[in-house]
Formats: sequence, C-alpha cells, structure tokens
Amino acid sequence: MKYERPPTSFEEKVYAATRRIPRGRVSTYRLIGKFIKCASSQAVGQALRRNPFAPQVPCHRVIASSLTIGGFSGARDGVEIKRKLKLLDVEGVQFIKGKLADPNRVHHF
DNA sequence: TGGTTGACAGTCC
DNA sequence: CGGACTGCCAACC
Repeated sequence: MKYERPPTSFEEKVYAATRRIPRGRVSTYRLIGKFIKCASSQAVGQALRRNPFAPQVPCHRVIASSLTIGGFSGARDGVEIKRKLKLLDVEGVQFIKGKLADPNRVHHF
C-alpha cells in the first residue's frame, strides 16, 4: 500500500485534464502531457497511477498513444485491463485485438 | 543530494 | 508488426 499524500500541483493538472475527457471518448498520456506542458507522458502515467479520486477521474479513458491499452503493470492478471475495456465498451468505445477500433474516438484537448 | 522507478513515446532495426 | 533503445519528467528512497 502506497503512502497517501496530498496531490501535488502537477498531479492536480493531470487529474483536471483527465476529467475533461468526454464520456464515450478516450485520450492518451501524450495528449494529456501536452495539455499540461509536460514532455514526459510517463510522469503523467505515474500521476494517474495514484488516482486518489476514483471514478471522478476517468483514468480508464486514458490509453497509450499507439491506441493500445498500454502497460498497466498494476494488473498482474490482466483483470484491471479487462475492467477498463468493459467500461469503455459501455461508453461506446470498442477495442479490436487490444487496439482502439475507431481512432476518431480519441479526444483532443 | 543523487540514483532508481514507472498507467509512456518516438525512433531504429 | 514488434522488439530493443533512448529520451522524458515527477515521485520515491
């Protein structure tokens, strides 16, 4: 269990950007990073990894730039990945063979 | 203060 | 298409 800490200003930016993703669409770590002027999408991922606010921050709508689900190393059995695919499917976002079916669904800030 | 880690990304082969 | 390599930035120890 990680130590909980107050969100840093950087993390707040990430969460704010993630919250802007409309329902039924997805975004990438890269776009979020670009939106908050951060060249490291990895840092963005780390911020989302903490995700102190559960569904308030739709982290399941954030995918890799290659339009794949991404690493998600937090999912040892891939359960988390499946959950996100399910959530996205409910929102109308479909994946085929692990890739985003319709690239047009990517939300641009 | 300094080195390692990580929900990533672009390039090269 | 995919694996290896490098760059990137913030959090962690």
